[in-house]
Amino acid sequence: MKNSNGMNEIFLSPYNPKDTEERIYKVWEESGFFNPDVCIKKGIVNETSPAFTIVMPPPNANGNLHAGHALFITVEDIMIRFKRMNGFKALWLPGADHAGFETQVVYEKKIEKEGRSRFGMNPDDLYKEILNFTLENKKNMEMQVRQLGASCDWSREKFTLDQDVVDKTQDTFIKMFNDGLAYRGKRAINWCYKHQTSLSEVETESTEESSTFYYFKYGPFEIGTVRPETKFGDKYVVMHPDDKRYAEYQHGQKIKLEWINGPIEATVIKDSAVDMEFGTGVMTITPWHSQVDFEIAQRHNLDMEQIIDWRGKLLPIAGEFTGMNIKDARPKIVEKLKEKGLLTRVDDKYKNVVKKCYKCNTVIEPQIKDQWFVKMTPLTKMAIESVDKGEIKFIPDNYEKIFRYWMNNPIDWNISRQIVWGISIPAWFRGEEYVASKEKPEGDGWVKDTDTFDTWFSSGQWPLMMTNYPDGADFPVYYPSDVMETGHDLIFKWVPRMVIFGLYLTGRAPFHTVYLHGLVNDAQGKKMSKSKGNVVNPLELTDKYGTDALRMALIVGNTPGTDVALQENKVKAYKNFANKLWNITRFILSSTEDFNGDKPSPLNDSDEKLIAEFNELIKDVTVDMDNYRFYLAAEKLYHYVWHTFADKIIEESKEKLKSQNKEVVQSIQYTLIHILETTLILLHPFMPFITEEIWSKLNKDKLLMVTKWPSAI
RNA sequence: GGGCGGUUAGCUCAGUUGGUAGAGCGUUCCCUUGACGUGGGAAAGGCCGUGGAUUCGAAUUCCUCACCGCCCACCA
Repeated sequence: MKNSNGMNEIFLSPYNPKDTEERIYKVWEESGFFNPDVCIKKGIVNETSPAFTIVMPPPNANGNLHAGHALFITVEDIMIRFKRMNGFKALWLPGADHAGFETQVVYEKKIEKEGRSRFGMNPDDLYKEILNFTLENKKNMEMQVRQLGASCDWSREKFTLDQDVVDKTQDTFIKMFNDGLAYRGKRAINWCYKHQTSLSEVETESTEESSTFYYFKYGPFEIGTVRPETKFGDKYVVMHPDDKRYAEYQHGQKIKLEWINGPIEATVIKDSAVDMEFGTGVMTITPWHSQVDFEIAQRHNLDMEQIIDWRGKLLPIAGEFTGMNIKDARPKIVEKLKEKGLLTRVDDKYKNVVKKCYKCNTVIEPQIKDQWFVKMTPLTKMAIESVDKGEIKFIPDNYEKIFRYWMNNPIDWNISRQIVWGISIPAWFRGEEYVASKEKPEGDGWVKDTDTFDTWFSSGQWPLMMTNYPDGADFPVYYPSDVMETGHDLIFKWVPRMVIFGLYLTGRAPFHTVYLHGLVNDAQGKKMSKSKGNVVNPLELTDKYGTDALRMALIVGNTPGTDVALQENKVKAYKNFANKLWNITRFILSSTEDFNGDKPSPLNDSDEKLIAEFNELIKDVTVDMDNYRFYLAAEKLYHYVWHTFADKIIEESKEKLKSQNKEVVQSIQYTLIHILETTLILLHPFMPFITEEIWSKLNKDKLLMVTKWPSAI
């Protein structure tokens, strides 16, 4: 701890993060220490040291980073830096997500503004355009991740459309097909008219709406519906087998009745899916456009007919209403039924749940379509067993319940998307035949599947891809990873799929700990949204106050799983803290210019006591870090540095430093330097830039980022 | 309809295993102290949502209710 060349001039002005951060990041990156292989080569860690791996949730390469990114980068960087300083082969694997449907939607909006449309475009051209757009954004995104101080290994970065990722994703699909886990089927799917693609359950949003509920006379029955426009093909009338009110009607019984476009013959179906309490206890079904009806129809092997086409217009079965869209047709159909005396009553205060496309809010139309599905039950069973065995822990632990709920109620997963931006599904069709294969099968007439995979199908395999499953050198060392740190909203979108694919392909869960952070809200705790105009750009804050300050503001007091309000005042407060640390250094450097660097033995009793108290802090903070309580560790460090180290120890040192007794002076000089240096180490995971910068002014031969974490003993 | 979370200082939030409460910002007063005014010192401000239970003792455990928020949901 030689300090012979006196105080550095740089400390004469306040800390300036802007001048520092870019320079420091460059030093780190050029050192190569983000890569554990380099750490091994340079003797920082041993080949045999334990690994600690985090797979970064790959940010979408279709825009700027938002506050949520800043939070996750901070949390993961804290974990990685802490482990790296504790002698682990710490590996943080960065990536970029092509984000299939999401990016396609962003791009479609962009070309819409230019007066173009993706429909009618050559798919290859569209793909190339989106690719260029994404690769441009990818660079921007990577730069922003650097700005936030992420010590991730860029040499191992992957893009979700890299050739090896595409190949392996397709291999997995083919394997699942051969194992009977992926199947082709005509099933009810969620159809978005605007985007002309099917969507999975997680890509739809259910909202409660007030609708008009119509009751119609249907032969001897009264039936109810909110969707009269689907009722043209209804020729089955369903009631509960135990409903005494309708005991006189037999299953299979035919009844002639007058309906929208004339007389029809309806068949009575008894099925316990009908709720006797609801409405009249009788309903007609439209299997092509309703999930429930579809299932009833399947059980009884009933006919199904499409009423509404893929653009939302009525098909010829609608007679005089053919070609009309749903909105226009509905009131006209009701009017006609009224004229025919079939409308019995109207309830306009009815509340029902409407499913919408989560991107464009278009009402989802259930349709029957040939798609690829993943059979979920065998997979979710493995996931539950894994959690039962304690192989996966959740932070906070109440998310285990949510995870289990999801796994216990699986719905077969539609993985086909009718969009170009994604990984192509390796399948071929010839009439009713189909084959899962990358190559065209033998024989003539085979047509390639034009659909792409749901993004979650490939990103679900991300921990495997990032560790180069199955035969890359990293795989045995860094798979399974350790912590999956992601937003709590991904507990059912992404986390279960990673678990499932990990277990399915390797028999091992891809991580042992799932750490979930909350949403970053605005200063009032309200959800950020473009329409509300309350979106905070994290990079503006780092510009203004420094990355370290933003990181502290995001961490202190932010418990896992809980949403955090991002207040500019708080960021400012931690900028002040950075400056405080800066000036502490300035004072200590100027007061120890004549210190020879040796530890006086023994130390002054009072200084010995200060160090003992400080050791307690080290212990506390280390325990908090080991238990993922970063919010507490950071606050304790803040409090100690400001209110103990600066306000008490340094204030009191001023007297001691004036002492004529050389031993007293040297003892406090040593103590001040010791506490300062160790504090820099402890603070480094939280405030990496300023701590590294100060460290570099203390004549250190090694970077702080690879300096050993202190032991309190 | 089901599930989860929250309810602590004016605001935004901490409080790890139960021992009568803390942070940041804000407010009031004082200090041109030679590290820092992006500072220092001091202060005001909380029956820790309601009602009950366990305990020597509960913000902290259990139950009830109320309110707020989020998520899920195939009652046509």
